[in-house]
Amino acid sequence: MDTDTLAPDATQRPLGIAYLIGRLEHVLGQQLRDSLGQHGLTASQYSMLSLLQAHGQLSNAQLAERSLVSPQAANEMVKVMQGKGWIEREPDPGHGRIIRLRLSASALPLLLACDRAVAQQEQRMLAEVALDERLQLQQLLQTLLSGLAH
Amino acid sequence: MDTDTLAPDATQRPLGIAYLIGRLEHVLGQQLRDSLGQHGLTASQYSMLSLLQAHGQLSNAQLAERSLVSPQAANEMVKVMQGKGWIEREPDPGHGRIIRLRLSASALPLLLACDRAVAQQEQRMLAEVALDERLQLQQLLQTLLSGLAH
DNA sequence: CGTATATCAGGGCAACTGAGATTG
DNA sequence: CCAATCTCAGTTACCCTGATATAC
Repeated sequence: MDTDTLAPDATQRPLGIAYLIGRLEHVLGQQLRDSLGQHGLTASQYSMLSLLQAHGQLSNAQLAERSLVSPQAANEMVKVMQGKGWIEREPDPGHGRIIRLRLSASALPLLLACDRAVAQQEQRMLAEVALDERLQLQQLLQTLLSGLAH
Repeated sequence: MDTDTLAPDATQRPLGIAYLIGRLEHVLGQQLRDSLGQHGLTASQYSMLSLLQAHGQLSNAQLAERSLVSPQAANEMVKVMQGKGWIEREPDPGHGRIIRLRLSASALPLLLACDRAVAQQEQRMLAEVALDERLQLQQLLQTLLSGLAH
């Protein structure tokens, strides 16, 4: 009632969907950090390794763009993960400045184990959601994402 | 096809909903930081001020719990916002240790302006989503959130 | 004494911008 | 000269744990 009298125009106040997304990411991220932490990697590291697995080989600039972070931030993380032996770097044969990044052999089983852990978390989160609703949810989230790109 | 042959058991690999939530929060958060930054506050500050507005009066411990952060982190942010004149503190008359926090008069118009900015962002994100789907989405997100609490 | 609250001190992770070197 | 890439350096935002003092 208070909010109605103060803001008769509903578009003046957030609906709460942005808030829900933030809160959801916060709680999910916390639990994900716990799960992934048991395997020794952070959420950002898992995300980057997944990208490298999906694309096979990427330059640091490409990796940064797909990760939505600056090249410097990506470079920093890559350095750490190279030190852990998860990422291998070799100069691009066709370009003297580009360095190709790829998963190391030892990173693959680790990544698969993390996939299982994340999948479990996801299933737990979706336990009360029917299969057709999951598809609908996925579609809605993608719609929101593309809506933000405009 | 590749993922199917590599992982016949679908529960071994994430569906991508957790990923979508993370990516969505990332992009949304970035744009929100831009919008809110023009008014001089960070996303966390906006979140805290909104909580204070909604509840009228909170102790630092209560604020921390509702914000899902440690009391120390909350305290730190409150100090900054008090310095900016957005938050007022007065000792609880019924308890010598508790300090009551509330919005200052100057914070209210600022908060309302930010509400408008966030609402606009939200509307833009939801532009392609029908009204009944928005309600469904809201319900689904809340279901996910409660699923994570188990 | 035990619990809750506030707060000081120290630190970590992940991102940023700016600046510079090298390649094409 | 210009654009892209990689990388060094410094900074910021945000959060944590541990320790301490005080109030009930």
